[in-house]
Amino acid sequence: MLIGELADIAGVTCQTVRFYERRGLLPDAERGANGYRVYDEAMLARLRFINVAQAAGLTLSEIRTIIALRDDGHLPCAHVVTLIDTKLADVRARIKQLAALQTELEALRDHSELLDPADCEDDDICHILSSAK
Amino acid sequence: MLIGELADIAGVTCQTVRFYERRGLLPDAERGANGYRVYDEAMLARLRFINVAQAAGLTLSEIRTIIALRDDGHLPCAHVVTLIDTKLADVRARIKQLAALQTELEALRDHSELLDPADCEDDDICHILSSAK
DNA sequence: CTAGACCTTGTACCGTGGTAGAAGGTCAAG
DNA sequence: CTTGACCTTCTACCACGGTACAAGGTCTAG
Repeated sequence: MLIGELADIAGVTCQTVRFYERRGLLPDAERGANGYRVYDEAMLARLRFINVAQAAGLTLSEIRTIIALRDDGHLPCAHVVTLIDTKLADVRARIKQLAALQTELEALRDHSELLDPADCEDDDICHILSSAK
Repeated sequence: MLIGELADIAGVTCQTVRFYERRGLLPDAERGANGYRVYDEAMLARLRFINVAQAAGLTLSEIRTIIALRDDGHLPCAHVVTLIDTKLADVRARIKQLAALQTELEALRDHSELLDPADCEDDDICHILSSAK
């Protein structure tokens, strides 16, 4: 299987496949006599794994650490659980931040209805936001 | 007031002030006879405005559009309300995405406790994540 | 033989919000 | 006169996940 076919099946572009190779997410590909990269099913499985792991919010470098363990002959399970727990904590913290921001934005918008644009002064740039100190 | 003093009071670095100037958030500064940037209170107010607007989740380019209106002699209020509403919609959408991700990560973690690392096969890289198709 | 569809490498670019460093000018105190 | 703290410009770099060329090689069908 050449790179174009692999990329098509996996739903990414050729450049992305080469990019993953450079980033160490895929091993240096086998080459045909003409220098073309040649892939097998295992690489397709790996690309799919990358997709799934990305969907779980893992970054490419985190995914790389999982794959590296596997390639070193270790079971990545414990490490994956750690990554998931860390990511979960990140997501929860981020949600909290965003919830606070949401509250503040709602307050700003509600407050803005009480303000008269005529009172908006030059130095403040805009009194709607300036009121949010 | 020179750039260092301005930056100190506003709680940013000199580089950041110059960066804002390049980005059009601050007007090209007045210069003293020696070529040094010289600032007045209005620029301090503007820097504070940028901080507040950033805290409200606005990007620097969004903030620039507000300031540009002001500098063109318009009242930015209506535009600011639009920006706030748009940002609010963004934040809500992002929270929804993250909540879904949180649910999925929790499911993965809970499911992982039922899996035996011994069953983790090579092609899957890791069965914990592979189970999340 | 040539056109078109593949493949190769290398390099540079996108947005986001800065940060770091080099090489030099200015100014006040000792 | 020199030291140190300022200031100037310019350039390049960080993570993030790619994307977009350019210039060239290869392969297959007509």
